[in-house]
Amino acid sequence: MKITAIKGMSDILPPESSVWRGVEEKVRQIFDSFGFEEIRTPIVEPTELFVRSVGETSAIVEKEMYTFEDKKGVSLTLRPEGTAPVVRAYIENGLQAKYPVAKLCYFGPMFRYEQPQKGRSRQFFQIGAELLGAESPMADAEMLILLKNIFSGLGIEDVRFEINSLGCAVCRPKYLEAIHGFMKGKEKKFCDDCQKRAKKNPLRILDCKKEPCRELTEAVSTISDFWCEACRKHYREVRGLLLAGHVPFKENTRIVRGLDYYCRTAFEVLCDRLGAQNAVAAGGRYDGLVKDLGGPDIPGVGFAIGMERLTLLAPLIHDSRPTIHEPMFFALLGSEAEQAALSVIQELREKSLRVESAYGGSLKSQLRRADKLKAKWVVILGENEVKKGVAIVKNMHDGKQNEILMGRLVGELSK
RNA sequence: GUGGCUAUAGUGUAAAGGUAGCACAAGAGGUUGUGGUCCUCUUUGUACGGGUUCGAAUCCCGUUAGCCACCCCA
Repeated sequence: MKITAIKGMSDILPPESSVWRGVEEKVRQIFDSFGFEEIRTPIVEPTELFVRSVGETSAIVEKEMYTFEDKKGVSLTLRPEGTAPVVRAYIENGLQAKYPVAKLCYFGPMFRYEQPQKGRSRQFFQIGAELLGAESPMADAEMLILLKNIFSGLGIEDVRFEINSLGCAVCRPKYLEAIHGFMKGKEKKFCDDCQKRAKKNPLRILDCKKEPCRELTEAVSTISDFWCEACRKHYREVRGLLLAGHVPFKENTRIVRGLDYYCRTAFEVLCDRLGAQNAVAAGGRYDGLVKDLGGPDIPGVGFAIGMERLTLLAPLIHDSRPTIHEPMFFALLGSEAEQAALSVIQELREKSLRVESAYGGSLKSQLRRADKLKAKWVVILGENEVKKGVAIVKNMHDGKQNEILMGRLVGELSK
């Protein structure tokens, strides 16, 4: 009985981990350019945090959370998303007093108990960004521009941006009422799922993929008919800024978010290469959330990118640190040679050079190893060399080799 | 949670109820201590548990996992 990873949670091994690192490095550079700083929050939070923010009737809270009791009987939950913990930390640490506008980003695992498939696992990684304290459409637009920079920075050109406005606490209720009114008397014509949605999350009906439901909802007035003047203006300005910022987008009045806290701007970044799970990033504005969680009345806007999906789209990105290429290799024969080499190896590594060696084996096998590691320089040290106080330095590209005094080795190799 | 497809060395693939094989990868060696090409050798496998059968990788059932779709979402 071997022990295996649990369903929906996978290991990220080399060389794939190199893609992850390359992607993360690139994204961090771009975050830097926008002034976002990293926040690291715990992976476990009180269950109530997600119930109150994501929403009791959301699919996440209803059936997807990893919830358990600790030894004192307190209900804890493995975070299913990143925004609520960041907002909790923002309030708890009084960041509104420290930053007029807080720009925070995070990288880390999220957990949802779902049926795994490609691009969807139970532990999955997200890269997220939250901008707190700005109500201006400029904030919404910058988040989308930031996303655009990330995708183009990674060489991903075949994504499309879709945006919508979900209205606010003033105008959205009126729209929900209109949907209910529209459905009245013809509930039976909708699919089972939509009949459930009518009660829990009416907006989702617009998102149904079944043809009969789509046809029925063609006749529903779109949310744009219900926007209040403030929402209308906000949305118009966001679109104007996106045009100015060269973010190509498509308006899609059927975009709905699965989390209750969103209002006004909602957006998704989609790609056809991902199959059914075609969203690689999504986000929106959440102006009431900070207040709902017990903080001051501060607006926010944010997004999350699915790391697994992102690496699926950018498989050619790799860790680009120069030191990992062309390592030096020390072929050591016998324990005396190992002892003699150690301080030289240490000095070279202190200069951030990559130094490899085998852990035993014949000279032949050690050189084979050096070749596989693509080492350019190999230092050969055996009994004869130790006695003479020299080392053989071999250039693997042209096969030439020279004897170098041990004392001059570091200088020669770090040239 | 629902439905469908799949499961053979590390990877990719053969074996149509009768000896589990091939390629690549990995490791050792090819006369004292010199890599790549080449040659030889070696390691590693029928996901797990039952059943049918003289005999199962192959047929059946269950479990697990992966994939595809629904649901949902990143």
